[in-house]
Amino acid sequence: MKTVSNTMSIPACGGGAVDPNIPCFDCGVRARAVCSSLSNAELSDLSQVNRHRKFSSGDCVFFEGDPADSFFVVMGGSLKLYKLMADGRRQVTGFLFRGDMIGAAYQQDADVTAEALEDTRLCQMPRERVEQIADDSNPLGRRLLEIATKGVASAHEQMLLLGRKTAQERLASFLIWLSAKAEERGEDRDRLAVPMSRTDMGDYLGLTVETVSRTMTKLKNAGIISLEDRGVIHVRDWDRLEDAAAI
Amino acid sequence: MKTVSNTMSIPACGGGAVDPNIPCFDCGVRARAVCSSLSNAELSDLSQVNRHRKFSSGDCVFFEGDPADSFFVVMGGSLKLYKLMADGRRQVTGFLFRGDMIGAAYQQDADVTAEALEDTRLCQMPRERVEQIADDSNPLGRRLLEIATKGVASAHEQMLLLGRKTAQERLASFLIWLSAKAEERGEDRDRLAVPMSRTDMGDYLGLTVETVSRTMTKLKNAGIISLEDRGVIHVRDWDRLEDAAAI
DNA sequence: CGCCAGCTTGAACGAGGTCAACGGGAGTGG
DNA sequence: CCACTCCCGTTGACCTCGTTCAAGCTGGCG
Repeated sequence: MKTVSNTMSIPACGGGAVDPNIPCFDCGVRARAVCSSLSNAELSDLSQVNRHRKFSSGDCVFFEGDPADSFFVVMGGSLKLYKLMADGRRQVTGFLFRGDMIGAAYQQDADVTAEALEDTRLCQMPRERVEQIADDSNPLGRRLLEIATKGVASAHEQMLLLGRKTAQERLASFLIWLSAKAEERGEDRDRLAVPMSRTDMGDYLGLTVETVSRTMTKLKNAGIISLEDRGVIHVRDWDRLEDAAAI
Repeated sequence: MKTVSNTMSIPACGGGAVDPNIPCFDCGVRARAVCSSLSNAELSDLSQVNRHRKFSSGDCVFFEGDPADSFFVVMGGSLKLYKLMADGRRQVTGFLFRGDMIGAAYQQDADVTAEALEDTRLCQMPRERVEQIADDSNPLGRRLLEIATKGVASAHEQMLLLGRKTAQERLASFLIWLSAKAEERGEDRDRLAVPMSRTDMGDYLGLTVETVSRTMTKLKNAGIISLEDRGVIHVRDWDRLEDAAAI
């Protein structure tokens, strides 16, 4: 986990170089992101104050406890969100991909740390400005509420996984979730891009690295998945993967 | 878990007798609940369409998968929310008390089952009407977003508990959370009202009844808590309880 | 009084954790 | 170009915490 010095005016965010500002209208993730619910006027308003930033693997976008001054939209790459205990135990609370949003409305301080898993581009917006627009325009407020609602529901799903599922069920559920996210972005769900390490998976699934590795091997030996290139998991038998997840 | 027949016009909710409608202005939980962010006009508007309903221990307010047509505010009593797996494994995702809200905006179907832990009074509002008011009035929309945001953050906290904490840390964290909730409602935090069973606690904490019981006994033998009346836990040593929670 | 549900306690077991070793690929420096 | 290191993933052996199975205990209720 590298920390990078702050080079720009938007406060409380480590690292990330500032790119020349690109108007939002051309934005590749606009259709998938929160921004889809903004009018052209609001969009051009926001494009006056947003910033594009780049992060490398291991860079932290912000830390748990930092003042939550910004919203971010992932334009490319991926992030993990996590909480740490005093003795170093870690819980990854989520992974984010292209089109996903980070940052919660009306939250004083960040409740998690956000760290890049690979080269990642983010679109940063001042929280205050976004909230102003949400106040003035129903669609954005609705959209934020919708996203938060989905966040709660998927957190409940994750609680079920952490509280009641076996190691194999956890890993299988995770792979299914990952593939659904990939499909959302229009990517291949069979040859699954896996930007996170085994340790990250373990910290997400409430397991150790060793257990993740062993369980992965079991799924591989059962012919359900195969591990070819590094960072890619090939799903070979969806039916049995779903059985293994105990859906 | 008893199911009760539907006796009223608001659809998709089992059980609960309808009380004569009481105007919201006199409502005892108004100040603590979402409704605090409503103008008088909106409040009187809402009081035309809301319903007060009573549930007994074990009654289900709604089931996972039911269409989510209503918001509820807890006027008295308490509820548990949970998800079930096909084979009966259960994960309790939350407990709700006086002043708390159930029901998410812009959610098609309920993602959890809600069941009363004791005699419980709820104020039921049509989701559509609440969303209309939220669209027209910033304060309510903001408030809903704020509540959803808090829900996400506390879900993250619970993920850390489920994924990384020991049995003792889980139970101690739970008691501290429970006491904070009691304090919020102006109740005694030392003599803690505990309306849920050991099984419910286990299903919330990702443990079995037996482990909850054993861990409770350990805390008791250590002099950190004492168990007097049924349904009441007396916290005797806050410092050591916090140590046990590994905050 | 007897029944039943919820709580506790004991004993044995096992899923996953811990500790340790090893292998391979990427990056680095000579 | 090779040697070296470091990190990541894998595998094995052992152990532990919490589960499972089983038995009693208690209090509320018909």
